[in-house]
Amino acid sequence: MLKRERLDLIMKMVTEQNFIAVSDLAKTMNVSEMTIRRDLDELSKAGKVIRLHGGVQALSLQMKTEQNFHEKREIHIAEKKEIAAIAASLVEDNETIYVGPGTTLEFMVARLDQENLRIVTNSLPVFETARKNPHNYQLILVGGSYRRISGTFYGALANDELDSMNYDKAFVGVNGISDAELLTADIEEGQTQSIGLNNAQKKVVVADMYKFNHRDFYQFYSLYDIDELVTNKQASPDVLEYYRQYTSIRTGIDS
Amino acid sequence: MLKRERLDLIMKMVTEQNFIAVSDLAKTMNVSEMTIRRDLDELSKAGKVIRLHGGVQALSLQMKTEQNFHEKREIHIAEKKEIAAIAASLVEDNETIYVGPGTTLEFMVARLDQENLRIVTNSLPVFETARKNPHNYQLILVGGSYRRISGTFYGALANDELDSMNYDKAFVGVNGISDAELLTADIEEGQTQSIGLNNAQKKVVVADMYKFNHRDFYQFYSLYDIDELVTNKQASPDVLEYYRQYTSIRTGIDS
DNA sequence: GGTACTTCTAACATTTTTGATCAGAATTCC
DNA sequence: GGAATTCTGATCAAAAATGTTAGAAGTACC
Repeated sequence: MLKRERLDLIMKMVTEQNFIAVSDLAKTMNVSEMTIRRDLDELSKAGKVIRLHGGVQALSLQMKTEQNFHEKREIHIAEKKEIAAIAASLVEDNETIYVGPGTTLEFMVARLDQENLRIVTNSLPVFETARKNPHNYQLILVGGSYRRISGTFYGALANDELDSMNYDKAFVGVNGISDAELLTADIEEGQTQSIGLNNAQKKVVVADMYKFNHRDFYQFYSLYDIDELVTNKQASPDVLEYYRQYTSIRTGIDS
Repeated sequence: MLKRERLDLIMKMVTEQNFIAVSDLAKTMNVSEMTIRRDLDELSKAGKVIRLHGGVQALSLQMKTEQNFHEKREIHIAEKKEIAAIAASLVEDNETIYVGPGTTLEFMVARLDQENLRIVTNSLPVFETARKNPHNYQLILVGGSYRRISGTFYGALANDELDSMNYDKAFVGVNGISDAELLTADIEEGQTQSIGLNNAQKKVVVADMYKFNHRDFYQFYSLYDIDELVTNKQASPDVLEYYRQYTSIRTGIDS
């Protein structure tokens, strides 16, 4: 039985039964539990499954349909889910986090599994996704003027409100990264996000490989001031090597 | 059986049966009672369940208010739509209005047909409805802490934000009207609404006939300070007569 | 109130699960 | 074929989960 077959079978069994124990999987496939654990790590990091003590759980139906919905209109879903899984793992119990707008960050809040989080966001889609997370986290939506295209709140009101709080960690997405510049399409949204970053102890940027060496209109932050850049493991080693001069980069493979 | 699976099953059984004994849970899941107690501690700390001597109880109070909330959406629809239509007609072109939470006000923003409005609200359902209005009005959602039961934003953040703006008109709903008192169920939501009223040139209250002579927990405003009370035409003439001593009342029939 | 009974808490013992590491097996690539 | 890479299984210490007590606290009944 090939590894690929095994992964497929695991996915099939998990989606059918919702919960499965590592021991069951090992028995039905005739491999050691260690192997299953490694498989599950891989599936979990790819954002396809939720790892539990003793076994796995399928993504909730809500999350799945939500993801299918996104899949229809969004690109690079696999990469984004992978990045979302890593970003979600950076959060710790009892933290207050700012989460900016973006599909990747929607996937991230869907996957959060820590205890007692307080989530602050100015993105309506992120807020809606967080609301469906089985953990009933405390949610704070930063209000203000509403931009229909992106579903975000911006402007003086939003900025003041965001600025009145402090965060353990901030997670933001970008449209492009070019040298030390983080770029986005909209001035006001960029400014709002930079406030979220400023008020956070630890500043995290999520960006799939396609964002590197890609420019956009407005430069809203410097990569030098970012603590952690999360991207997917398919990013070219040369690119990663180059950007490591600016900040610490985290991908799927290494720690 | 995985731990998570067990927790899910406990939640399911508790919500179905309202109360379950620790011993029952232990027996049906084939684990020791100590394990169940630890599970219950966890669920209780997460605020999902109420721990009692001998067993657990579902969140009866929340459940009830939530039921009331959903029930509220269902009843007196015709009256609410009638009131909503009148309230919507009070708005004029180019105005900035504050709209509080409530089913009636959802109907109202759906019906708005004026030009160039700016709508401020702290209710997510109202916001969502306004978003679907074919006129692309400027929408400002007042953010803050989120109350899942009612879908509203409240707290210091929301209050500050609301207080920083001025409105041509404010529209709020109530749970009850008794003499000159406007009553609602929740202190914080009441306070937020009173700020919206304070900062409005013209203060409008919408209330169907069933709200008259009905008391509730928190008194958040005085009917003396309200400019216009909108209700449905089936309200008894005696009641209308009585309440006209406090403010101007508008119904479906007369102007 | 007092007694008998049940349930709870806390501490410790036991079992299960995990992640890290390493050596051997399988696979791929030249 | 042989080297390099990837995959797998075994071992083991640490962590997590569970079970087992004994004494404390709560409840019910007289």
